[in-house]
Amino acid sequence: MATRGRPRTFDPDIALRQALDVFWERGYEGTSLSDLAEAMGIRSASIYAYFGSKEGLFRQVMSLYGATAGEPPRRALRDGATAREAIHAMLRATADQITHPEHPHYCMLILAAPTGAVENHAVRQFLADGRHGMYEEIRERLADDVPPARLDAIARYYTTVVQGLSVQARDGATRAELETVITCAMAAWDAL
Amino acid sequence: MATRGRPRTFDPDIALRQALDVFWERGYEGTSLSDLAEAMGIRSASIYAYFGSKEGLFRQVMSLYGATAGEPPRRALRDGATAREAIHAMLRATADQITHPEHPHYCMLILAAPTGAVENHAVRQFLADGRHGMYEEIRERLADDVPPARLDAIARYYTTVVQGLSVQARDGATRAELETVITCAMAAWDAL
DNA sequence: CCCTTTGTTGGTCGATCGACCAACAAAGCC
DNA sequence: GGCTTTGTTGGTCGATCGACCAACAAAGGG
Repeated sequence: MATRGRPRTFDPDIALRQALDVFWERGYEGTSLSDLAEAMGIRSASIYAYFGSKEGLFRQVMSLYGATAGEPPRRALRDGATAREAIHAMLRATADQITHPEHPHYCMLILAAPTGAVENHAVRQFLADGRHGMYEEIRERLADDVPPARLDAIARYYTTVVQGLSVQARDGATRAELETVITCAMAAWDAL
Repeated sequence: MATRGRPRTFDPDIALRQALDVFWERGYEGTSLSDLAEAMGIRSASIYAYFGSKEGLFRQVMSLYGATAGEPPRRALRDGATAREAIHAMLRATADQITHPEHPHYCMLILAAPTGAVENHAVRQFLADGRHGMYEEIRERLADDVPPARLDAIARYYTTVVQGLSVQARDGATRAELETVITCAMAAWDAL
């Protein structure tokens, strides 16, 4: 258990945050190991020694991403008093996140690697699994409050809205513009 | 005007369609020149001689894409008797396209290059411009039929839905599942 | 104080990237 | 039938990709 051997000169948590910044800016395939090594302040050999590989590092980055940027929308969905309020708050928390001035304006889970070279299929599948998890969280929150016959449709609909919002933010839409979209999306709730 | 010099051995239209297939499958950065040369049945030097560069080829590919895959939703938007019908038909035509069994299940304009390396910024901007054009076409179709105060919001909302549908299709959603999303999205229309 | 353990440094690996060139081939023009 | 024009072939360019290794450095254990 004791700290044998030469101590690490970098802080893994800090390095992971720095890697997140780079991946967030350029996506998975758009980020090279030299980009990462430079941003993290270490050599690529240290990345391999501690994180395993580019893909291994990315998976840990996405874990950090889910625990930080992903948490507010998840909490909003969980804490909403009614199902309607939960969805509304989740959409607004999402809009807050993807227009945050200190970060790139999109959700990594959705746009960090939707397409790409054949050899990176596993990364795309990993992100697709995360998106499916998003759908399931929404579906579970609504399970007790909407008619079972419409549960899948409504859950998928609001998942679709979240994903569309990410593209909108990527294209420069402001927080206020996303709010108008959310207003339209919530109008559908009242009609269902 | 006359055909001087050695005649071309490949048909540019056919080669462009073959390039479209490859770019569609792997996105912009995920496709290499050797991928393209192999699929088009020519050497990379011929690509440079006729299409200029990888980016030049991609722009011509997107022009073909817009004129083929992009046309049905555009026509549906144009030909709808009422604004509501036009939007509804456009969404359904989009769903038809992005679940077409012979093509990858997503819209290239939206997901072929949302993120990537710094040096390909021009390509991303090119696609972002195309997405903005999509928004403007929707907005123009609605201009005479919805209250001016809500025109921007509703146009942006349905643009958002289209973009979300593309992510859904990419993740394996079926045509029937997309139809349920469209039903929800159209419910918002009646409430506005 | 040496030995083991762990981490970093600097370099290198084969492969591939987008881009392009010189040499050759095939047509029309005069 | 040369000459010009155009397109293709085969090869190569420097750069970079992800991955990894041998040598060295810094700690604790005995």
